[in-house]
Amino acid sequence: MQAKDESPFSRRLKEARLASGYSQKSLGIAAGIDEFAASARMNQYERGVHAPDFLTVRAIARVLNLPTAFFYCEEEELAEMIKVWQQGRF
Amino acid sequence: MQAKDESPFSRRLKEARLASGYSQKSLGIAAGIDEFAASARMNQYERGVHAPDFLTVRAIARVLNLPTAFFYCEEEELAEMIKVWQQGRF
DNA sequence: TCACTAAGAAAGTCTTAGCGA
DNA sequence: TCGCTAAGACTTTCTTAGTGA
Repeated sequence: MQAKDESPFSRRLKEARLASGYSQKSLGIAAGIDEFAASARMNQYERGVHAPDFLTVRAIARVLNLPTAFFYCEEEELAEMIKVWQQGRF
Repeated sequence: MQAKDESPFSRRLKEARLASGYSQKSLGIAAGIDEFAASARMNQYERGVHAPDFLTVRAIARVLNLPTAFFYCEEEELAEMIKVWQQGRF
């Protein structure tokens, strides 16, 4: 199956993962995905081959300390604003 | 099938739809869904029975003049900020 | 170890055809 | 017309088992 990439999710995931230093597999495991499936699933997400359900997005978002909304943000300016908003919380 | 409602999507959709004055069916049609399927699908989305793919979310978001990120926002404060940000655009 | 992929198994959504208010 | 639903058809994701760098 080839990438559809209709959504900002894959691009936002890659951006946030690279900033965090996680590998695809280790991020998946940290988000609670089975260790034998983590590499394939995270790669499929990051390449836009498949889209995860919301519970998975939430788990990834929590590991990366970002709001779930960030991953569905089409506008760069808004994405930046969401990141800044998150950094001002605790 | 019963509601899972793991995501903020259904709640955000209902909030935005009611504010707009659309019925479930008419919003679906305005977003490009087939007229015979629009009522069932929009109701399933709004009740959290099923989750739409991103292209459908984007189409709904455009009809309601909201960023796609709004529909995946868990935090009330951030949701409000996103609405305000959208209103300040054109 | 890393990113990545094919393909069958599994789980999801969509359409149709209705319901009662 | 409105919100809503069951269930089979259909389409998607997930798991497994690998590849090459």
